[in-house]
Amino acid sequence: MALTAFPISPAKPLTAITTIPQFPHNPKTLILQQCKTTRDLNQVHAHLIKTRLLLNPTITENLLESAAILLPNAMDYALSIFHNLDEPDTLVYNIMIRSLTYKLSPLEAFLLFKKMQESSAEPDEFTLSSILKACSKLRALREGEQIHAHIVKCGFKSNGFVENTLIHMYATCGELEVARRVFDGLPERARMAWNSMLAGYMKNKCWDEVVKLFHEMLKLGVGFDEVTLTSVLTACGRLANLELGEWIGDYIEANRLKGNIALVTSLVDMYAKCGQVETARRFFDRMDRRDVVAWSAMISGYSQANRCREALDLFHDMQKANVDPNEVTMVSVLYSCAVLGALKTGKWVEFYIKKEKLKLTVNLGTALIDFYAKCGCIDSSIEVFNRMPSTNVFSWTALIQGLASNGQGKGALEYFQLMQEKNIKPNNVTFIAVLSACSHAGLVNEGRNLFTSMIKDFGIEPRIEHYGSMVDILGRAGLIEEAYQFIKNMPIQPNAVVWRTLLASCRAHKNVEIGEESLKHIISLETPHSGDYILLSNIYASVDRREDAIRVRDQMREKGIEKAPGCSLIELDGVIYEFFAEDKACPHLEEVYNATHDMMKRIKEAGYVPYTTDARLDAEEDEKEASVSHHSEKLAIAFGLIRTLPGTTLRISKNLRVCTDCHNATKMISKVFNRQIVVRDWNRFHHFKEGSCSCNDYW
DNA sequence: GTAGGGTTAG
Repeated sequence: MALTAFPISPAKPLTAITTIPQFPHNPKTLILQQCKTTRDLNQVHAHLIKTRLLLNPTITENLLESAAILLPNAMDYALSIFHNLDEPDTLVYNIMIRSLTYKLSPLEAFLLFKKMQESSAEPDEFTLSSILKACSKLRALREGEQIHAHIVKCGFKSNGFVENTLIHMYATCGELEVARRVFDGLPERARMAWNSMLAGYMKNKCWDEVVKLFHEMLKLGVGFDEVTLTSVLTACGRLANLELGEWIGDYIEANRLKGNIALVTSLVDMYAKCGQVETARRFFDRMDRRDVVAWSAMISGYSQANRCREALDLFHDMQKANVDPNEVTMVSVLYSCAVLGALKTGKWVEFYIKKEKLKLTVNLGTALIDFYAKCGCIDSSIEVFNRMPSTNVFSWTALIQGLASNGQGKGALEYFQLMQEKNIKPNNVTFIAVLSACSHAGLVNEGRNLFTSMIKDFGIEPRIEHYGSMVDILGRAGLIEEAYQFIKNMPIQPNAVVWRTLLASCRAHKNVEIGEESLKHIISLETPHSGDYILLSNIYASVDRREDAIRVRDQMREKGIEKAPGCSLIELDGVIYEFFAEDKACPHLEEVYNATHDMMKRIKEAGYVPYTTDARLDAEEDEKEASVSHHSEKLAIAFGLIRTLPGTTLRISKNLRVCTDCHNATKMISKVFNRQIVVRDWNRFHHFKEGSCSCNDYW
């Protein structure tokens, strides 16, 4: 092996490292243990050249290994040593292929392997397992199969490591059955092989198979280790298999395995996904070290349990603990911001992503699109979408859904068209999004055509949600009778949601008969919501059947169903304020009610007339007026008006549908106070501006 | 000299 000197600065004095007397006798220990930086390595290298020790191939290999594998950022150095070797042997190739696979690029590793095949160096079992790993990373099934053939031909098959990487490669490339065949064909299945097979099922989300294989391990008595348990716990979480999960949890406690951070993280994740967030939190709190994955798991646990405020609180704790969030953490954080309508926090997240150069992965991009859409900033959603390096059906669906709920039905359909031109196949959720676009935009014929096309052209079996969307499209457009017949002719049993949709249309179009029937159906299917009775009561009120209206409300009370209190949120300066209707315990009580009073006075002067038909029926007219003027939405808007500078857009999210009076009032407020007001109700957005609303009074 | 495991979206 011929060697060329690596450029070093001649002016630099040699450090003590290179003058250690025993250096020639134990070069390996010296280099591996003492070189902490590229600079150290550089000096050892210089010394080796000077003393001609580098002529010893073992020493060169050790040097290479230090640069390529042990030091974090010395790949260039390793490459330059490598390129100066005349005839690298198998060992040298192995070092390079392995380090390229992990550190630089599996593709480079593969190209080097090709070069190796043209050389005299013979691949051994180390080479083959490394290159199979590279194939996994590249999802290069074809190449992996070729290596497999080579392995069989050369008889490396009985090597445990090679077998494992083979299973791993097939599983990663989605060829689970082949992976299983390799696994089943092993003469001796070591625990490592079982773990690889489990990992394969995990990668392909075959959670049932993970549990099945684990039971088989128990039955055959092959034993298991911490890696096995980590996989099985993850599967238990996805399957909500608390029984097995708890069994493993007990095992972990009994065997003092709590120092294993990955294992405990999967335990935390399992408890959270099985709905036991408190238990998850207890384990999380008791961890003696928490890395970014542990924090992310707990944050996502809260967000999936619909405890988004706690998710954001924990995110703040994470920052206080100086653990840097990654792309995955931010997905859960953004989801929580979306649910809460926490625009400021979410915007900060995007700023952080840019500043810290986090990768805009498909998941993260999709979470951002959804977050902005759910905060009513659909332009920002589009901007994020356009910046994403790669998109998939999830990102397109999020965008289409966002456009639909923000009143841009036509835009949603345009993106749906564009998506198909880009050869991204819509799935059943995409169709829920486009159908809802048609419904929000009042596009009846488009909706009918899409529904047919979904079945005929895309082979997607309509689910209850698709039928529900069709009922919504027809009902909102006033085609109540057609919607009713549509439900009657459904091939699957309609659920309460479908009837509730029809009931809401009956309210909008004052159809008493079908409204009554809809409520009957809802009652026969599930415990009705307070809103169901209120809709029917309001239908009666709207056609002057006051007695009936009161009767329905009494019925509701008799059954012990309370009216869900209206609740509105507004985020000001990163703080979320919560208001309830007739709230007597809200923050800044007097200030809020005074502001509301002034606000109502000013819009009345501008011509607003209270709409009290839907208000409490037993009340006198002036009481009704007072009652509607204290709806949570009005309190939140009034508070927003006095707490922000003129011209600032107000963003409100609320738990119920916007009522007719609040809708009228907010239109007027937007004009009188010259503000844009964005209201997110339980299923869509209202962008109020200059006295009108993006929904065109159609919601 | 080699591996396998934990968190994420519509």
